[in-house]
Amino acid sequence: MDTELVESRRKAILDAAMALFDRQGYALTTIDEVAAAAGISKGSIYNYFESKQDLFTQLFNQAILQDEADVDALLAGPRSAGRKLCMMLDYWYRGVATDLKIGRLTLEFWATAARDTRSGALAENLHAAYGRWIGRIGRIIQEGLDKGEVDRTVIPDDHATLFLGLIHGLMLHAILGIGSRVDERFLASMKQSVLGGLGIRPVPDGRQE
Amino acid sequence: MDTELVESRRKAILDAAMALFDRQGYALTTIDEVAAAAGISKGSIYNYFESKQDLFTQLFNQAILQDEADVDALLAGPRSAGRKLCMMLDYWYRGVATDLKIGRLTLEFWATAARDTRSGALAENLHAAYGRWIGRIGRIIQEGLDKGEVDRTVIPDDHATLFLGLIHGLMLHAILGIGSRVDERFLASMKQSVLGGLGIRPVPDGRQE
Amino acid sequence: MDTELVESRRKAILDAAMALFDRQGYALTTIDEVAAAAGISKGSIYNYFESKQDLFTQLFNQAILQDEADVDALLAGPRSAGRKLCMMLDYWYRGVATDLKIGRLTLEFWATAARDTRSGALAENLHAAYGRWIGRIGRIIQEGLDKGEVDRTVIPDDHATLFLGLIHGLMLHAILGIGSRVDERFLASMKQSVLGGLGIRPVPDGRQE
Amino acid sequence: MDTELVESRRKAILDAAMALFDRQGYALTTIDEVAAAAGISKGSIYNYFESKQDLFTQLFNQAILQDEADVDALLAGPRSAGRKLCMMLDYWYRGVATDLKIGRLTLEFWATAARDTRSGALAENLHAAYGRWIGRIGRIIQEGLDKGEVDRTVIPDDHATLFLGLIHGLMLHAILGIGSRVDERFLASMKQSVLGGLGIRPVPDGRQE
DNA sequence: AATGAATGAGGGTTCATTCAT
DNA sequence: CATGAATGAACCCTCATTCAT
Repeated sequence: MDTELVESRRKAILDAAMALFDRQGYALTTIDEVAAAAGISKGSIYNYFESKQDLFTQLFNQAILQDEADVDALLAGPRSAGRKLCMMLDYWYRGVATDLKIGRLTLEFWATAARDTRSGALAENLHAAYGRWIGRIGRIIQEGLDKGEVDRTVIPDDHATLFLGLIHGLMLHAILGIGSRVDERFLASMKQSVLGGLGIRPVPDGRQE
Repeated sequence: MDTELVESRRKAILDAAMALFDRQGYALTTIDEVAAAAGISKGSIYNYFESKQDLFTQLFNQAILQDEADVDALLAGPRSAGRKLCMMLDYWYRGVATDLKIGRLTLEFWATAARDTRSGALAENLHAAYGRWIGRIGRIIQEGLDKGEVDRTVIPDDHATLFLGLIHGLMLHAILGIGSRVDERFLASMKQSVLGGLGIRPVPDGRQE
Repeated sequence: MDTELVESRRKAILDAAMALFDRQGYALTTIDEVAAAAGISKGSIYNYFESKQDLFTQLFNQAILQDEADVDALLAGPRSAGRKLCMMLDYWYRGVATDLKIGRLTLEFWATAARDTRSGALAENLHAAYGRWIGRIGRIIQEGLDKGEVDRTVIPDDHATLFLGLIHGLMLHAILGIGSRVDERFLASMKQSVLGGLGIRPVPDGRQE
Repeated sequence: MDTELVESRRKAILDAAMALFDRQGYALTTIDEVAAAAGISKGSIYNYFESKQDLFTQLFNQAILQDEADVDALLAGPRSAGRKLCMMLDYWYRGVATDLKIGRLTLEFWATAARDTRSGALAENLHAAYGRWIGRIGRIIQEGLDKGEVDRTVIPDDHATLFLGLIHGLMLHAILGIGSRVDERFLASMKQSVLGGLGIRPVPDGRQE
């Protein structure tokens, strides 16, 4: 089928654009560069994407959905709330540490979304996605509450928002090279802080469920 | 002397630029627009700033220094570590809530700095400033440790980084309109989380020192 | 292939630029004007030339090479040194008289090259080209010396330089409209002067070989 | 009197402009630079000169008149035509060799005059001045003719034009750094060529009158 | 579908000139 | 007259998008 060829081209363009937007930012990346990196002609890009902005938006969607699928798979089994949250921290922390690309591109998404605020596909998708994340985290906290694992005064939705905020803030710091130690000790401090904030006592790694 | 006049013009330009960069982002804001908004001619901008980039950088410096001065004044007196940290949370939370401009502009700084990474005045200033913040917060946590207020296993530098990360993450969320409740309840959850993470027991507001 | 089309466009641009640089000078000619005169859009110019400066330099190279090829063809056969030099005088004198464009453009080259002195492609090309001219003329004088046609005290290289200097000086005068008679009598005086300077006795035109 | 102060300021501006136009060319020199080099404010320039163009023109006039006065003084006494022409060659050759400034500035004049062709004060002044030079040289040749020193077939006006052309061509070469030997041997070749062109036999330097 | 030349609006910056002080 | 900030027209170049082949 031609669909396969079309898809492989689409992917080549998205991959090239991801690398370039990440390295140079959206504004400084030209369609020519994307085309060259994708091994395709400039005009052809417009057979796959309506505009530069559209390419950017689709890139965002792809990245978001990948992350969500990954984490959902990771958290599939039954585990304590604390354990699940720690696994999420691990996922992001290591992801950012090993593949800063996604991080910098994310910052581009944020900056762009902040401009269209509340309009344009980008901002909408971003709100939806982060809403789903807060829901996902909130449900974990609720489970912890139900099992008496979490301090009973905790409000799941608030703390889920705080959790996501911390993740995003640290991702930002990683991108900007601030407080730059990326090591196990810092990861441990991070877990201590998050669990402490929820009234969960930290436990030896991997031993809680 | 004309210093006053010069300063007032400089300020007019900075104010105009702040509003525009905030609303549209750096790349989409033109010097013409800044000039028009500042009520002067385009050419005059270049009597006060060397380039668009220079204008942006000076704007950043001004914003950073203002925040630092404000918080230093706020925390002048002797207070418990927990109290001080809560005051900082209040300062930022309300600041962002009432003046989103600074927030969105900050996101522009971040995105721009991420591109120059580790080069250009912007990135340098940003590193220096955030390094100072982490130092400032770390010292407060150390005080808490010294007084036995903070859990003795806490590593001040790590938790200072986490604290600043949380602040930045929530600022980002505010800018993006995510988890958007800006109210006292959320602020209380925030304090609970931060203090819990440090092993400090929350206390009735304003009653702790 | 499209090479032909590309070349015809390139030529259209070069021709338009030649006319404009000649009439107005380099600094006062805008890319918009060149584009309009060439019947293409402004942006297209940059598909054929890297910059305004590059366009100028290529124009120079083209003009130089054309002149050299013309004269080499002209002087191909065996002739006396005096005859060859007179043919060169004819070539230039009539060329300048009929096509002042090249002359004025040349003055632009000179002025521009004098600024970059000894740097930039323009100055280098100009040095190389004029060096070749002096070599070419010097060789003719040497032939004359070998045949006893030229006064034996003549130093070929010096007199070649003087010959080229005279050509350039008169070209300059033609451009500036000085001593403006462009006629056979002046041409005859010119030959008398040049040949006399070399110790060659003038002969009836076309009768010497 | 204030006239003196005014004149000294005028001169300071002219001197500064001469140096800068010479070094960078007319187009690349800014009024700011001239003002700074003259130790005066930018606005003040316009109290002494109507415009940048006017400043340039006056500079030209000053330079031209100086040259003419110098040479007239030099040639005052009674001497043979050949001797006088050699003295003029000496004057220019050494002048250009020791003070290239004037040379490069002259090239600027030429290029600018070629643009205004036949209009504007600059072109007019240039025509007048070079007309006077040709007249001056032509008269010397006529004297040589009258005394039987010069070949009787020589047409004074034509050869005066050729003489000036040679001077200008060599000045141009000096500016452009072409055929760059600036020494006594070349000067001798030059005299040989010029005198030979007029049918005057070269004589031991300084021994002819 | 693919190509890549053509398009042209738009942006940052410069600089001669003016003018209020 | 001196000053230097203000002005704004003008210019080179970029680049997303179109379209003929």
